Formats: sequence, C-alpha cells, structure tokens
Amino acid sequence: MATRRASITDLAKQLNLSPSTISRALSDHEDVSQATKDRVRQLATALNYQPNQLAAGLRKGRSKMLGVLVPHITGNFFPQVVHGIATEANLSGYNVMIFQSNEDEQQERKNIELLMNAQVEGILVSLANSTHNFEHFEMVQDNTLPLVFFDRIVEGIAGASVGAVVIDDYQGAYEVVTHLAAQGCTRIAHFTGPLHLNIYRNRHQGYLDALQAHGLPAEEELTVFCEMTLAGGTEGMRQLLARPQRPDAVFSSIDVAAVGAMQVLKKAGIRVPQDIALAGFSNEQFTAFTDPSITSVDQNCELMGRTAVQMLLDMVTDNPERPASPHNIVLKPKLLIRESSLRKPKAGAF
Amino acid sequence: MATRRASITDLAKQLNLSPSTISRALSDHEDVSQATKDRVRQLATALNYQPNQLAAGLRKGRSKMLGVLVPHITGNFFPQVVHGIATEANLSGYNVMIFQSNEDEQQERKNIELLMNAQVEGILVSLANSTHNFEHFEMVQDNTLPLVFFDRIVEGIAGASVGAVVIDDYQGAYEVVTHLAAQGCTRIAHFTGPLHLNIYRNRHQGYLDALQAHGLPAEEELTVFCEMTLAGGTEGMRQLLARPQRPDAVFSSIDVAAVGAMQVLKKAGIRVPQDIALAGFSNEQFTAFTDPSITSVDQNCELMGRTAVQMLLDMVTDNPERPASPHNIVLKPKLLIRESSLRKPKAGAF
DNA sequence: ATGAAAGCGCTAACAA
DNA sequence: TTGTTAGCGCTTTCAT
Repeated sequence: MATRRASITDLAKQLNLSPSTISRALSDHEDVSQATKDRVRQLATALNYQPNQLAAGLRKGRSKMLGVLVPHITGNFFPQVVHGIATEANLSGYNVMIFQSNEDEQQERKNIELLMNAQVEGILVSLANSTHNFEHFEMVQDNTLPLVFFDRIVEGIAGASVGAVVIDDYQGAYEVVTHLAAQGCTRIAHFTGPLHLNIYRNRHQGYLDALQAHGLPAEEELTVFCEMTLAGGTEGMRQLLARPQRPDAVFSSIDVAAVGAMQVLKKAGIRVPQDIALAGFSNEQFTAFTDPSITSVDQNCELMGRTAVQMLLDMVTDNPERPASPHNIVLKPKLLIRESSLRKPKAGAF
Repeated sequence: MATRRASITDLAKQLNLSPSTISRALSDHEDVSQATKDRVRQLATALNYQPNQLAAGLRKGRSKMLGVLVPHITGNFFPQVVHGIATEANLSGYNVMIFQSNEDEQQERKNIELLMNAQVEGILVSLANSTHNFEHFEMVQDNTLPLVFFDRIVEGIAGASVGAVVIDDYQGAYEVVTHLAAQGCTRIAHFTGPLHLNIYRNRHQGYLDALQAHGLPAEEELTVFCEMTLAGGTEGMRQLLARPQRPDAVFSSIDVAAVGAMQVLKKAGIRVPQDIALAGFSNEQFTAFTDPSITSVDQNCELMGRTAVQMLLDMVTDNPERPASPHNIVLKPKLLIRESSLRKPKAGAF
C-alpha cells in the first residue's frame, strides 16, 4: 500500500528495457516487436501504471486541455452548453477545465490568466456582463492561444485564431414578434437587459424591425429595461399596467422575466393569452411547465457548445488545408409556440 | 507576434541572473533582495510572463487540480453542486477538471483513469446509476488519491482517504410525508426510482417509516416504480388512477415526475391539492413556477459541493492534527411547502 | 543574496 | 528493433 505510482522508469527497470522502448510500446509505435509490446502492456496493467499527462504534456508542449470560462454554471443555458463542450472535447481526447467569472470583469481577467498558466490549448469564453475592457483577451491572442467566444461575444475583436459562435438572436426575436402579430397582437411590449450585450441588443433590434415590418407601432415606451430576473419581470409588468395604454403582448428577452409578468397578470385577473399574450427567450425547462405554458425560443445550447469546440479544435490543430475561414458561426434559433401566445388554434391542430 | 511564451530561463538571461533566483523572486522568497524582486517582477509583467503550471506541478508533484465526475452537467442539481465545487476549490487555489459519466459505468471507469492520468490531487464523484462494480474506485484508493462521493455514493467503501457528503434523504422524505399527513392526507402514494441507489432507497424508507409513525397504511401498491422523468410521472399517475382505490396524495422522489402527475390530474379534472395533494423532491426551479406550485425539498446543492471540496482538501493536505474524522457528512434538507400540498391555511398565513 | 546542478516523468532525435 | 541522450520549465537542495 501507499506504494508510489509506477512510472515508465519503473517498467523499464523491471523488464530490462530502456524507457524509450517502454514509451514506444505503450503508444503502440510500429517498430517495437509484438513480443515486447505484450510484455510491457502486461506489466503495465499488473502495476496499474497510469501515464502522467503533466509530464507528457510538458514534453510535447500539448496539454490536451481546453479552458472554459463562463459567467456561472447555474441556470439552464450554461450548464447545457458546458455539457456540449465537455462531450465534444472528450471525443477528441481533450479534457476540460472550467472557471466562473461570476459576471465580474476582474475574475474574468484573473481566470484567463489561470487558464493560460494551466497551459490549456484553447479557450472558450462567454463574457461576463460587466466586462467593458478586453485587454485580457488580447493577451490571449498575443500568446497565440486560440479563443472562441460563444453567446456573449466581444464584437470588435478579430484575428486568425479568434472565433465566435452565437445563435441568431435577431432572427429569433423577429420570429417571436411575427408570430405575435399573426395572433392578432397589435401593441407588443418588450423586456430587455442592457443593450451593450450583443444578445439583448440583437433581440431588441429583431423586435423593432419585426414591428416595423408588420406595420405595428414601435413606441419607445414599449421597450422596458428591467432586471432579467423574476422580480424584474414583475416590476416591468407592473410598470406597463400602470400606463394609460396597455400592451396586448409582451416579449421578454429572458424566460424567467416572462414568468414574473405572468404572475402579475394572473393576480390582476388579466387573461393570458386572450388579453395579453406572452413570450420569452431561451426555452428554459420551466416554460413548458407553467400554466399556461410559455412560448419561447430554443437556443440549441448543446449544439452551440459542440460547435464552439469544433471551431476551437480546428484552430488548435491549425489545419492549413482549410482556408482561413471566417471563424464566425451563427446557429438558427427555433421558435416554440406554446399556450401563452396562442390565441387562434393552429390550422388542423384541434 | 507569435513570440514564444516567456520562460524563467528567458527572464534569467535578460537580467543576468540564474533561473533559481528568478523562481525565488517570483514566489517572493525571503532571501532575495527587494531590488532584485522588483527588477524581476517588472520584466515579468513587461514580457507578460505566465508561469507554466504543468512544469511546476510536475516538479512539485502537486498539480493543484481537482477532478469532478458527475453523471451529467444538466438539470438543476449537478450544475449547482459543480458551481459550489468550482467556487470553493478556486478559493484554495485549485482548478477543477470535469468529466461526465452519462450514467454509464464504462465511461465512469474510463474517466476515473483520465483523472488519474491528469494527476489531479483528489476526486469528487457522484455515481452513475448504472454502476454496480466499484473496482475503479478501489484503484483510486490504491493510488492513495483522496476520494469524496457526493449525493450518489458507494456505501460499502471506506478508508482513510474516502469520504461522502449527502443530504439526509430519509429525513427529507419523512418530513414531506409528515406534512402531508398533517394536511389530512391518509392514503399517500410514492413514486420512486431504483432502490439500489442510496437516494431513492433512503427517501423510500423515510416515506415508509413516516407512514407507520402516523398510523397510515403502507401498502405495497402505493409505491410506484417509474422512470424519474416527466413521462414516468404521467405514467405512474395513470397507473394509480386506474386502480380501484385512489390515493389522496403523491410524494414523488423527483420533482419532474410530480409535474407529470400534475398534468394528468389536471386533465382528469382532479383538483390539486384538494383531491390529491402533491409533493416532489429537489426544489427544481420549476416547482415554484407551476400552477399550483409544487411542495418540494431543498437539497442545498451548492453547500454540498463546497462541503465536499472542503473534505477533499482536508484529505489532500492530510492535516495530521485533526484525528481521522469519520469523513462522512450528512446535510440537513429543507422542506418547502407550496400550494400543491397546502389544504389547510397555515396559522396566521392568511 | 545568488548560483550550480539535479531531476520531476515523459518523448523524440539520433545512434547502434 | 532497441538504447542513449537530451530537454520540456520549473523548483530545490547544496554550495558560495
């Protein structure tokens, strides 16, 4: 017990072979005799030999690790993306190290450094919403470390080894509003978060453009800036109800705020969707479980994670065949129509 | 551009110092002159020097990494625990590597090996529900790698460097049933998963004992084995309704199955909680958003993660002061009473 | 207060 | 087919 872990040197001694031969045998190098390979492998299992990746990584200059930096690992979205990331990375033999910025720029910066220290071969990032300074990402580029942003991206940045994967927030929002208009809504309000974040800005723009396309009013006061939380939604809805002219639909940029709005409407005896229709964004699990269930937009989170990893690994392995592709992928969102916005029965649905 | 990352050797050359001095200066070793430290640090920042953790880890035999192995990083529970783990580990300067078993014993075994190869200093595991053979964990022990199970644990295993953190599932279930009895329910059914998993077995036992304690029938057919999913819950509820004698309450071992049950009841025009009361387990986010909201048991996931890390780090640093503690921590669950089980108004609540 | 030298475990020229 | 040697970047005795 408590015997030190077996190393290649140990195997070499016990078999009267050189370390290099052991190394080659273990990696199934072609010019090692089958007999030797067998002996080596047998002893390796017997001693429960485990290769030391740190040493191998140091020697080869390839850690086989990817870094992930997210605002937090809670909620629905990030865990799903991380699930996709981990799954896809493992498929290519990469391990994944995870850090959280807690939506804080300082922690983000610090964690980027930690990832670089850990010698990851590439980094996947979704921005903290407080980040305004992007020097830490330029540092990553200076070190020629491939970098892929997902969902919450830095928009100015560009380079051979920087990329981004997002879903088409604009399109998703546009579809939501188009759907609401088709349901007969004419005065559609919008809950949004801070517009310096690409996701909110794009959803907001999609909302505005769709309104215009359908000849609906796009009054400024229909856009409500609120916390993208349950409480934010209730607050936003109260504000809307306090005004002289009520909306007949609310499209919230985040699902949970739509729930807040729904709770206010229920208490006020306002029917959803008949009096006010409701829609959210992200397809959180609970949108299917509320009563009425909430129309939302699915972001295909897992695919986003997988796609981001694929892009990153393309950069890591630096495939010279492929021409320097735009390194920018926009995934299609999917509108999920549920009860909260369905005023007219779908054709043939009933 | 594309300049190789600066190393200690580089700093040494540029400053006409030896690598050892640089190393000491960077780690603020006491017998390096302040003047030298200043020069070194200045150049380090100028060259954007980043220490190579792989090399340091190899040399020191301490990777400063912890391994996490969970069934998956989706849903509510595991992401929250992982959040707690990552947060707590980072506080002590540890990085976290994450793998998913996808509920598969083979992948679990494989990932344990990968974690050992990665030279993590300790491993946190929640068992895949298909795991019946535990040899891979004995391997971890043979390598004297500290191991802490959380939530889904191996019960037979024991040793100086194995531990477990769970919540008191028995107690949580007991409290649910006690509450239902207090609400006047007399025929309480239970949805459960496979009893070889400690969580389901303990919740089931708590259910049974509480029934007995309150003089209620504990008929075998009141325990329904079903998939712990939405569909499993609808299926289980249908089975119960098809029987001659209806229950007046259902306690589901998993929240989502309670939602399934609720949907069936709504469609059947059976009122919740008046006709049949409902309760779940885990305090998933959606339990607060359904209508009626669902009574559940909070597991304090984040605390579980933090506690598990603390225990693990205690083992890693092998504090000899502390007597070999039992390495077994049971956290208290918290019953959250919501509408789905509330037949009588709480005293003073209205 | 600083330097020289060795080595963590592994791999990859280069030799034999 | 196998062995020799050197070195990835860092830390740590031991010496000065």
